[in-house]
Amino acid sequence: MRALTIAREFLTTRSLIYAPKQFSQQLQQQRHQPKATEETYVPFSQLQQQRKLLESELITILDGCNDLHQIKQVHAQILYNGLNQCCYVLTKLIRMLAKFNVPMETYPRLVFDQVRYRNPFLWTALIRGYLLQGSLRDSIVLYGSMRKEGIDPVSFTFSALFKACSEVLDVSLGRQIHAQTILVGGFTSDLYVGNTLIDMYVKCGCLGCGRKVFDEMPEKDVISWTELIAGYAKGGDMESAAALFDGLPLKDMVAWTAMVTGYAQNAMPGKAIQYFERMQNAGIETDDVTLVGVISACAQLGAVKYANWVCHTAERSGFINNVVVGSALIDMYSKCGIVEDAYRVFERMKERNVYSYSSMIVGFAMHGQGHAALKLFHEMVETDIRPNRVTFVGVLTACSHMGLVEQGRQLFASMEKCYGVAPAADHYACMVDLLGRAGRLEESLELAQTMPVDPHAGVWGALLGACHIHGNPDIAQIAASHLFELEPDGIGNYIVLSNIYALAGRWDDVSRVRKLMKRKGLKKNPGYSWVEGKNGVIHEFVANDLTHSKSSEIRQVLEDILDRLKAHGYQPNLSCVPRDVSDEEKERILMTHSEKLALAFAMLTTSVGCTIRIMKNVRICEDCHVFMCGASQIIEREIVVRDNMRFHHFRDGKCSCGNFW
DNA sequence: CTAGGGTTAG
Repeated sequence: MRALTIAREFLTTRSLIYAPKQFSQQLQQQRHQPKATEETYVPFSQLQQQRKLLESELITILDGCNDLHQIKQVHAQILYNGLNQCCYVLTKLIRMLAKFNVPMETYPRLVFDQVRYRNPFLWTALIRGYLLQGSLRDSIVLYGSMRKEGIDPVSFTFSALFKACSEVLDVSLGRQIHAQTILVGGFTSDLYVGNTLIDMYVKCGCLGCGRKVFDEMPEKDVISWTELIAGYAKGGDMESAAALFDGLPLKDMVAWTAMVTGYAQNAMPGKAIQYFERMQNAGIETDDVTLVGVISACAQLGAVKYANWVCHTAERSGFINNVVVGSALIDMYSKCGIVEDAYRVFERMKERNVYSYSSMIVGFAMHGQGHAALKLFHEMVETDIRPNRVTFVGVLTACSHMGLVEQGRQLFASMEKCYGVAPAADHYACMVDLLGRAGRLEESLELAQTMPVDPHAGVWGALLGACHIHGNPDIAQIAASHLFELEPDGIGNYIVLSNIYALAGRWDDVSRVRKLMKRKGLKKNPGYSWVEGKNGVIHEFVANDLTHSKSSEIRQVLEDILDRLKAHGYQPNLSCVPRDVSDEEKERILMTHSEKLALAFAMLTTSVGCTIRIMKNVRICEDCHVFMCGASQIIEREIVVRDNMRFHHFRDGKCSCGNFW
């Protein structure tokens, strides 16, 4: 008891003596209340705490400012609260002013000059601001005056400068400061400085330099490792990333995630999922960022089983409410062929952004639901979310698939005028595609030849594809000649051109293209079809592949469907075989196309009534398209086929693509 | 103060 009383007395005395001026008024009031009880009395430690709270509150508000006006208001509050000498808050103020591109020489400089005792952080904020605004000389002069005033640079000075360099991607400037660091003495051995330095080199694409800093650092932490791992992953070098990861003594969640997303970004979805499972087995937690990596991997795999698994994981963890996770899920379900589930995710999202809308619009377009895509676009522009270039690629392809030429034209014209999105080559490709598919090949060609942006392979490819649909070998030749220049090794272009010639019966030209391919050493990549069998096992089929264990049953099923289809008036489309062989042989070849084998296999192995999903790596041929339409009616099942990147939903004898593909 | 994230075309 006695000890407690003494302690209380001590505290009371101290607080009266050491109270700062700003609070004298408050303390005066306390002095004139000699009978202050414990409830009305505010000790100094608490005042200090209040001040700290106020400071951090102001910093949070500053952080959330969206424009200069808001910042100015907070500045007024800072002055009102007597914090015009508080380096901590003013540092944040200057950083925000720099972020909103207020010229350093004006407002921020004024704030800085009014502070009497400036700490290195305040200096750094100003120097960094000048750097970000491209005034290298001013920032160096300032650095000099800072040293003259006897302020030693802290490690933060350098890490802030490196961060500024990585933000403006100026690696030569970064190198100069790196040299400075070494001159001043040993700051690169500081963990923070070293890490920011690595990050700068990595972000600027100088992986070698980053590695050198890493190797020379006397002390590294998991952040140093992860920066480099992510750098290798971004550069597409997963082998180096994996080698580094293996040597990492303490692997945390972020490091694991870097590997998962690295594999996902480099088109190795299987590896990504494998790492995710290893990560879970190691007892590492996962968060929203990890999930996004796995979801993107599942989208690439296109396997429904994995898609549902990862969606449940997201639901269980609660991260399903994260916008990025939601948008990734939309994309995944679209790419797995279940656009309904994609829309379900979209509907349930609490927050949406341009990615969510674009992914959903692209998803609808991919599945031939062009009207749904356009409707969603119109809903989107009613919100304050602005469409971007990807959104327009989505709506334009939607128009193209529905044959909505006029609507597409209007949207294209509105891009820049109403939404400030300048049409890029991609958008011209969409327009060339739109006109070409609609049969307006001359207009399409003219657009490709006169467009103000340099046409890329996508533009000529769209035209070539349109020539294939409408059988125009002359315009095809023009498109192909551009493509052969832009993509000399693009095997698909040679094949499409030769198919167009075959369709027109120009067999001499066909063999000319074939010889060209041979001379270039290009080989046709075979068309595959995949079906997810029981327990999520993926079965692969190639045309004319009779090695499958159920081959004879598959043939039996196909013959059965063929007979019933023929009874309904189906005729095999022999022009789909671009070879100069007999009609019987053509008919036989048609029946061994991989998607037909896959269909028969799926009928043998899946239960009646459930949707059959087939994934392909090349475009579905016209005969298979008609065949699938008929088959969906005869077997009374929905058949979903993904060719290259588009989905066909065959139901009751009709396809969702409306024969526009 | 430092590390890992999503949408696009033939």
